[in-house]
Parts: sequence; C-alpha cells; structure tokens
Amino acid sequence: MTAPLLHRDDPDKDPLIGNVKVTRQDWLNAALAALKQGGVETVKVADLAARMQVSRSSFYWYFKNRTDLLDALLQHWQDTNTAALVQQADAPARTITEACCNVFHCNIDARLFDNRLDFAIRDWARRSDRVNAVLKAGDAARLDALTAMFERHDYPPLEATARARVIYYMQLGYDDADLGETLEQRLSMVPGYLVAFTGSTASAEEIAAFNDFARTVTG
Amino acid sequence: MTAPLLHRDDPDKDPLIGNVKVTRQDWLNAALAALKQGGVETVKVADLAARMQVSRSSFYWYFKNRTDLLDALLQHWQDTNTAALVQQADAPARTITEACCNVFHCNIDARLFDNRLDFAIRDWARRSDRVNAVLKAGDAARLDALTAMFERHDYPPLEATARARVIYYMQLGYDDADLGETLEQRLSMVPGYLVAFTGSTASAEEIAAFNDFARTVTG
DNA sequence: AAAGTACTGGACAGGCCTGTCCAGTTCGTC
DNA sequence: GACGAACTGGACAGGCCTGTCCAGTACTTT
Repeated sequence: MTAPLLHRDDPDKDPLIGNVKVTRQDWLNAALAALKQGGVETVKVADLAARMQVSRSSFYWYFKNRTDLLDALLQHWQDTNTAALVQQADAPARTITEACCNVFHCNIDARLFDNRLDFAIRDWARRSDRVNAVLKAGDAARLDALTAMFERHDYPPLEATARARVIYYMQLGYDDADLGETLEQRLSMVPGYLVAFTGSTASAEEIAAFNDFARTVTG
Repeated sequence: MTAPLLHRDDPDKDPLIGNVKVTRQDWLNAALAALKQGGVETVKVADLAARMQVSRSSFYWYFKNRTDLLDALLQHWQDTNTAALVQQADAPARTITEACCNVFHCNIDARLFDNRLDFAIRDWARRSDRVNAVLKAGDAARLDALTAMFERHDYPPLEATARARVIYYMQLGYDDADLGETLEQRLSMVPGYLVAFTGSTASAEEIAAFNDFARTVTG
C-alpha cells in the first residue's frame, strides 16, 4: 500500500554493510514502480538511480544491462498475477456465485493481484512480440481456469467459455478504465454483476461474506 | 483496411504541385499508424520522416512541434470512436438483444470504431493527466449511452448501470486481449455473450441479421 | 596489516531524438 | 522574367539516455 521502501529505509531489515547503498531488490522495486506508473519506456536506469540517489554504475553491478532488468520484471509478473487468478478460480465453492466472489478477491486485494502491473505488461506486450507471447500464455491459463470453474458448476461447455470470457474481459476492461469508485460503490454493484456473470442470484450470506472480506482487506 | 497511402501514392487524388512531397494529412496518417502500432512513445518525427522519405524539417512547416501533432491525434480520436459507439447504442431496436447487436457492430466494423486506436489512447492516458481527462470523459459518455440503452428496454436503473458496464468493459478487455479468432469463431460465441449481457435469448432472425452484417463488412 | 571482495562514483564516448537556421527548389503572379 | 509564396533538405546545437572504464571506499579474510 505504501510507496516501496529502499532496503536502507526499512528499519525491519538488517543494515547494509560495507560500501553498499542499495540492493538488487531495491533496483527491482524501483523499476516495478516506474513500470506501473509510466510504462516500460519510463523504466530508465538514469531515473531509477536518481530517485535512489545512487550512481548509475551501481546498476551495472547487479544487472547485465537494461534488458536484463526488464526480463526480471516480466518474470516477476509471471510468478504473481496469473498464479493468483488461477488459484482463486480453482478455489472450492458451493455455488457459482460464491466461486465468482472468490475470483473478485483478485480485484479487491492488491496483494493477490496487481492490476496496475497487469496493464503495464499489456501495454508493453503491444510493442514487443516476445512479451506478447508471454502475455498470451498467461491469458490462456487464466481463461482455462475460469472456464473450468463454470463447467464445475454444470454450465455447458460453450456457455462456460462465453461466461469465462465475459467475467475475465469485463474485469480487465473495468480495471483498465480505472473508475475512481469507492469500495462501497463497487460493493453495491456486486450483486448486479453476479447476475450478469452467472445468470443466477447470489444469496444474502454470500454477499455479506464477500463484503466482509473486502472491508477487512481494504480497511 | 490497407496500409495508409501517402497522398502522392493515391491515384484518386490530385497530384501534388510545386515542390510539395507530403501533406499535413500524410503526417497525420503516418503518426496515427505509429501510435496504433507502437504507442505514443514511438511517434517520432524522425521515424515518420524516414518512412515517408522526407526530411524532418518539412514536419515543422505543418506542425509547431511534436506536441502539436500529438494534440491533433487526440482530437482525431475524440471525433471518431466515442461518437460511433454512442450512435450505435442510441440506434433504435425492438429488443435488447438487437440493441446489443447494434453495439457489436463497433467491434466488427473497423471503420466504425478503431479499437487499436482506442487502446493506444488508453496507454497514453496512463502516462498523461491531460490525456487521461479526455479519456475519462469519453468513457463516461459511452457508458451513459449504454445505460440509457438498457433503461429504454425496461431494466431498472441499477441493473442497467451494471449491465452497461459489463458490456462495455467486457468488450474493452476482449479487444485488449486481442485473441486471434476468426470471424466465424467470434460469431459462434455471439448468442452466448448476448445471454450473459442481457439475460435473455436473441431470436434466430436477430442472430442471422447480425451474422449477415458481419460477413458483409469483413468479406 | 596486507590482500581480496563487493560494491560505488565520476568521467567519457556514442547513439538517438528534437528543434532551429538557412539556402535551395518549384510553382503562381505581376 | 523577376518576385514572392509554399514548401524541402542538410547542417548544426543540444538534451537525454545507455554502457564502459577505472579509481576509490569499506568491510572480510588470512
């Protein structure tokens, strides 16, 4: 939630020894923040160094070159977002509406799924075939998990595919648009979304449970 | 559909007189192509000039500077995409499924709605507050038109809002993901999407009419 | 205490892109 | 046929960013 700290600014961590001012992780964190905030093009060694108040040469101790850093960012994305979404889709649920609520956790809990990162990667993919291939693989894995979720709840295959896409792409587009809604505004729309996504109505208990989760995470 | 022609390469247009090699419109077309292909950062005066085989100085005859060009691109977007989507949402329809099909025209017919351009603008908006403000205004206008569409077909206000968002954001996300589907694959999913979007089933005639439209446009 | 390890800072070269200046070209007009 | 208007080309300066080189610093090991 807070801005990423440098290792040296985090009192919980051991102080850096010797002449060391920043760690490889600090470079990665700073790069990630830049990627999310301004896109790949704005991930510049010079900028990151200036922000951390270290000289650029330090960077080349930890990374071969800028591309090496960008590869690490892409790897980080692969290891986090897709895994989280698939896990939520696979989570056990008594009803399809509850299952959808599990997926919604990703949209509420930034620790689970970082949608700003997801969009930064999508932007990047539009400019790089290599990144695009990685992205497509991730999307496919997510859609497969969602389709399987609907099939477990007895939707016929074609409808399961259609509904998986609707829920996935709607969430994508929704995040993309990045409305400045408050949590309560979002929560008030949830029952409506669930009807559209599943064709059935969520129980009051399911809605209450989801709202509790959302308020706990955000509050 | 085809790559944008330079004025001088288009046999339908009057030949350029004097020492003129390219027009302001040629610069705009080339910039638009670059914007759609690689994002704002790749709209470079030097690149456009090279591609058109003209020197960069020519550019500064037609435009004050690079920002001036980018402003023109943003203006172009405002004048095309949002207007088209609102018009399709407003189009008369006997049923809500038919109304949704009207909206789908935007996703099928690139002359109506250029979604690559839309995404290039969205990318850009993430990096520029000014562009973001313009984008948000466009999104709001589109959502209002879609919400009104559902309300005309007797959905209660809250559900109309939810469904407007589902259809709009799903299409956004869908386009973003840019699956390599064939037209026939896309068309086969349409009845399923319609159920999810509206809660009711489209008639065979509506589906047939939409398929005809799609095949005519694309074929 | 000397030598090694793990970094950091500052200077340099080079590439890429923008914006400006000005001379040159090709037409229309008087 | 001289003149100006509408453009274009080439050269230049300057900013920004990357990657390299190397000397310097602060611990660790022997």
